[in-house]
Amino acid sequence: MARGEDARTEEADAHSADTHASEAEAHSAQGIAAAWERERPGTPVSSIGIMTPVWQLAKLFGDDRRRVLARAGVDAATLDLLSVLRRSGPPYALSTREIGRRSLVTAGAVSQRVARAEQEGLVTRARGGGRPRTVLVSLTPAGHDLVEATVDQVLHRDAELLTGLTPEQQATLTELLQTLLTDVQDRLGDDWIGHVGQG
Amino acid sequence: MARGEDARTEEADAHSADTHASEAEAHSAQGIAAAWERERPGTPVSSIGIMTPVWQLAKLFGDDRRRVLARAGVDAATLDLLSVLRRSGPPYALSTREIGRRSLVTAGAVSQRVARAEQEGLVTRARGGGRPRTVLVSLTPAGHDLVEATVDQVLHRDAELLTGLTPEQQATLTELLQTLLTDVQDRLGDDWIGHVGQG
DNA sequence: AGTGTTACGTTGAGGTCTAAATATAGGCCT
DNA sequence: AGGCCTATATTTAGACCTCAACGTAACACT
Repeated sequence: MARGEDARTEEADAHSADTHASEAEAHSAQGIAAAWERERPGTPVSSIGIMTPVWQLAKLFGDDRRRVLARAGVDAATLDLLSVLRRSGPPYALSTREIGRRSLVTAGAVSQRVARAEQEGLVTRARGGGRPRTVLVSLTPAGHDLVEATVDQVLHRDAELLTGLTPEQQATLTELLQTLLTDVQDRLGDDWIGHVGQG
Repeated sequence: MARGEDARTEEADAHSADTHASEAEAHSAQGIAAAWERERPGTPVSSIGIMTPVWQLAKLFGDDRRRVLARAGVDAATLDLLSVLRRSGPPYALSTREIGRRSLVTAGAVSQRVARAEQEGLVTRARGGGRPRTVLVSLTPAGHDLVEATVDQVLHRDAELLTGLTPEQQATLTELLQTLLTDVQDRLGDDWIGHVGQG
């Protein structure tokens, strides 16, 4: 069994050395693409250079924002709801459906967000908007105040996270991302929200 | 009450016209920045052109991938786990901690992912790796097969979603995203996973 | 050799989301 | 005028994640 233990150590060293590539590159886009190529020659890796950083940036930004907001006693979902209403301007009221469209979440998620925010006194719900069964969600003074107290902080933090790029790089990146986003929205239907009412 | 009904219709029209901006721009980065500027002059909106598209792209890509994988009977989290193991090369085994580092999720999430995958017979767990209390997670033949059967499909779909950009644009975008990601990782500590063992 | 420290992994509580099923308000057509 | 139809909102079930607390194994130091 003493020899077995030695073997165990060797195994550990082997995976510690990552078998092939360096650990530092194992989670970078380049490292992932190289690993697929090595393990499965011919794997279509062309998208990885874009998809992986986009995913990882969204994750890092989202986690960071959650921690920043935790200190302010809000969660990102609630602030998103309040911000949409605040941005819409007086009288700070939108239908559930419209909120869903602007927040990029399903109608069910909006219902839950509104229910939570309503319970905290940040918004109110009222029947009677336009179409069939519209519900108008309105910002309360408390909700309005909460946005005012946190939005600058959040956006300033976001700007800080982008200072690694020069203004020129930021401008180029903004343009490319906007082009890609518009195309992807078209490609995915754009009326993606349609599946909500359709089931 | 008939007049009340008319008033209701006016209200609906008002919010349908978005009070100020066109509906089409209400959820674009430009529309959001313009709305903040209009509602709260001086709001630091410089980051929105990048943060919003990154977030929205990640959301659209993630939702699309979930639907593609649902047809194959897997979820994205499980496939992520299996892919990390598959890419690591023979003997297709890594410690829980290493998996967490490469997947960008907490150790708790890895534990849960592994438990689910183990229950489906896609991976196995075994004590005895290198350090203190290491657990080696290994790919089973079934897990290996599942990766082989789905990864090309997923990556091909990803590539398809990026065809709206020219190869040159894709190359520029890849470079900028990589630069930004590296910087953000440094800025956020990089040892972000440290909080897992630290509590 | 014994004890404290540190590194890992797992568990549990709480929160959020999607997708599907459910309920209902107006409109349309005959 | 009455019954089908469609657009909305809500509810429910199932998944997943983070954070914090916990249990435990190896190592170092005395």
